[in-house]
Amino acid sequence: MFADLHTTTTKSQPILGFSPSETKITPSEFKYSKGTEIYGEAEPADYVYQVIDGAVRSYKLLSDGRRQIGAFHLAGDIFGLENDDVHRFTAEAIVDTTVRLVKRVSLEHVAQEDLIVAHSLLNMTTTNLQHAEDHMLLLGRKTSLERVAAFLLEMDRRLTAAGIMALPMCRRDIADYLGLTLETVSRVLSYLNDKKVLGFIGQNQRQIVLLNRGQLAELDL
Amino acid sequence: MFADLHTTTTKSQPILGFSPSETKITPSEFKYSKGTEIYGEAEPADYVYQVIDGAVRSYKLLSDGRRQIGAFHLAGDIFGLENDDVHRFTAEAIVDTTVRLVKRVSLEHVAQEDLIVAHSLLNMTTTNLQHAEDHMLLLGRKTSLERVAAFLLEMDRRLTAAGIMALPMCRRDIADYLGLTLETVSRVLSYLNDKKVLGFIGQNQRQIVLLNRGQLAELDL
DNA sequence: CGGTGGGTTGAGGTATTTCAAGGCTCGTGG
DNA sequence: CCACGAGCCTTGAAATACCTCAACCCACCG
Repeated sequence: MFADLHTTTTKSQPILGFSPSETKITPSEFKYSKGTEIYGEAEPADYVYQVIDGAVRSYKLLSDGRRQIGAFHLAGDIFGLENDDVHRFTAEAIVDTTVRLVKRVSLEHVAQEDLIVAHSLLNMTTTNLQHAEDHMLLLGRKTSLERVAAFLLEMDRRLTAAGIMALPMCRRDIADYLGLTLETVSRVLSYLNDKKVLGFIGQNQRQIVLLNRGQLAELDL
Repeated sequence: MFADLHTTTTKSQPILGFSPSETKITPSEFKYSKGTEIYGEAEPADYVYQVIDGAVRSYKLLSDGRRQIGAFHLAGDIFGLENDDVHRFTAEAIVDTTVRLVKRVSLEHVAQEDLIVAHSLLNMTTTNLQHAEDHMLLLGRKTSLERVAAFLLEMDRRLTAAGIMALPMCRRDIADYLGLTLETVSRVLSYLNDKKVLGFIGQNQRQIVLLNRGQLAELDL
């Protein structure tokens, strides 16, 4: 799978919030260029990943091409962690992305001996579960306006720097995350722009500044 | 919370697939009558539950009453397991239901010492996560027909006895699970009945026999 | 420069919801 | 024992939120 990739093994660095100095875990770094698949659904889950820089989308496909993005992974996020032997999503780099990765088996080895690590695996899985549970409510019961508002607040929380949110993903990605079409997402964003709830900066429409978080939050009850 | 309930403490019986004979875990049994709340969203998670007999729905509410059911818990299922201190769903008995319950702290105590138990907690959480991930795809991207088909196959797998599926939940519950209205669910079931994909038995429309699983499965790609 | 990959916007279509009526079953009380 | 109401389910007709199809614009890049 990684045969054609540069294997730039780096010095040991913390992953998962614990120092692996005395363990056998030696993370490596990889780079995936925009649009590249990191792993596919149902492929063996040999590695666990952490985003160093960039952004990743995890999604499932139906046979006719309909796509549901389950999560976006941004700088710092860990993804690809499966308790099972296979990945349940396809993961793709949204932009040029650097990841750190460790062998899953070595991680499990450590977890077998270290209760702290085992606990942190459970914690990560629970965090993922919690996100999925909230997302079920969004997908099952919220309007397009509420979905986009929730998305903006989530991204605001996760990647806003200096008041500006620079979205790495395109409208189609947002739509497939929210269970909408890209046109609907675009229309809602235009609507929120008209209402001065947000503003676009620059020319590519991916830099957004939230002008009225409170108004968005009211849509998120 | 349980002050008004009969505390029929029973002899120790296996929960979570391990025998607690040498641990301090002593499960008790409770009965909840139809429609009763077992715990509420954001309440402290003091107990973990297992359905002995009956059925339970776990759901989230929006402020205006829209409801999303995240899961149905049937005989044998464990629910209410939170890594956090609070429940993230409200749980209600769909029909008269008997549950076994154990104190969450005692379970965590055991997990602290026993790696097998710790691992089984992770496994359960992963199972829940997997279900939620599949359900996101259903809620975000499937048609009403595909949703009902998936629901029928899930229930067929989980509770069919002697070829007959006796649904404990009403149309509204199914609708709130599938992100539809009860009318749409009813229409799709009528449609599948007309097409001889399923048949209703008896008079209350809750006993269903699947006549053509293959045709349903084709809708589930 | 021409093409490609976003993004926006309009017009029309449709799957699902909403609103409404009616039927059936079952438990309860007169 | 039967009438009655409540709960649940179905079905029809109308409304609508969102999707589909299409045109157009703009930035970027070879």
